[in-house]
Amino acid sequence: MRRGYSGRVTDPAPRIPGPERRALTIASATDVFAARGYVGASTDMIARAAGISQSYVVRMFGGKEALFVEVIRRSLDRILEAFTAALDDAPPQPLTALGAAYVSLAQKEQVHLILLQAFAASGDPAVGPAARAGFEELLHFLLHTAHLSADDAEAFLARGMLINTLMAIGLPQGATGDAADLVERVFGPAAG
Amino acid sequence: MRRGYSGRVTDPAPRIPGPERRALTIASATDVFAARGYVGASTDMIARAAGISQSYVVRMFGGKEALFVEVIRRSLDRILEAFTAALDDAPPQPLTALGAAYVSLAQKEQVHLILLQAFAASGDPAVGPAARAGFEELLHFLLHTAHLSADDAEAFLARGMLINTLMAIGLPQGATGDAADLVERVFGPAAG
DNA sequence: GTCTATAGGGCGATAGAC
DNA sequence: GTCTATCGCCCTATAGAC
Repeated sequence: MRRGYSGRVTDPAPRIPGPERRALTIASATDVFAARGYVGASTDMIARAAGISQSYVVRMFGGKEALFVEVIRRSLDRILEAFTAALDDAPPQPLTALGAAYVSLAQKEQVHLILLQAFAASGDPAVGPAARAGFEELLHFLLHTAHLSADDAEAFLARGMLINTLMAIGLPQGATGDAADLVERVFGPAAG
Repeated sequence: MRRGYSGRVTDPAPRIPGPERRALTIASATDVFAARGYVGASTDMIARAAGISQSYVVRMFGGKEALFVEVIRRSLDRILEAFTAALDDAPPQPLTALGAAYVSLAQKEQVHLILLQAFAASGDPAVGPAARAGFEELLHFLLHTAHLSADDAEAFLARGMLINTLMAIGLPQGATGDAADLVERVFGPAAG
């Protein structure tokens, strides 16, 4: 008990429309999972970030596992949206346009880190299938929607995984020497 | 208590020379960390895999964090050894030789998974610096020992990160369609 | 829809014996 | 060197009130 009487003093959580609260919680979860990984993130950290109770997080999504799968799903959707928009804008050089789109996602989203954490947590019985399906969905898009050659698709994915890694180890912040050169090559002169 | 008297029945752990036991424990830890990740692996799982007690694992290395850093170090050494050998064998096409060496490491070692797990756990104050230093050491080797161009080094690292990812999601086992084609392109016709 | 309380289990690390 | 025992913490999920 926190108070001497039973009256309501603070709002128990501002009444936010259901779907919006859900989206907000997924966004908070994305930040926490990106920073701490699937196992390292706790439902309590996510709850605090979202301003709700730990048990409510579990109730709303059915468990931590299901929540992470939703986070993966949303990150993948963000990527595919950005890719689709990039293809619409610059049809002649799809490879360049997609690469630029993936890099610029890093400025506002945590999608790279979520992908890496999903791959790292593939040993989990629910995360593994989601991670694998996500990867295959991306591959399918590159081959059959962006119409990349097998060569280009492979090189694009490889470069994407390098970007994920560089983001994870924080190389874009404070690298010097050879590492700084690599960061500039991958992220462009604006990075750092 | 497991027995009615205090006599010794089973060896409490076969007397193995110190350094050898240490190496054996690092090998067991490598398997467990590769499969479960840094946070997901417990010192007790590692202890069981090594046939010793949980507390002894902690004592021997000073803690789970220090043990993982040693595992990362050993994996990196394995990679650099393999790369050095590959360069000695085939000086004319270093890029091809190094690529083949990295792929064939997958048959006996867990180095790819350990690298990925180290990158994923970079938020940890001891793991992060080790992961970053390992990556930079690899980059330095490619540029200044293998004498790759900046372009080649970037493409090689990117391909390496793709290999790590494919291993993590288990794509080489049981892929079909586009995914199987990608696996064959990356790992060669012998994979699956 | 949302909370508090708590059950129930696992974890890393330490103490201390041999 | 190596073990057993155990402490204190944190974690997910559930129960139950409002």
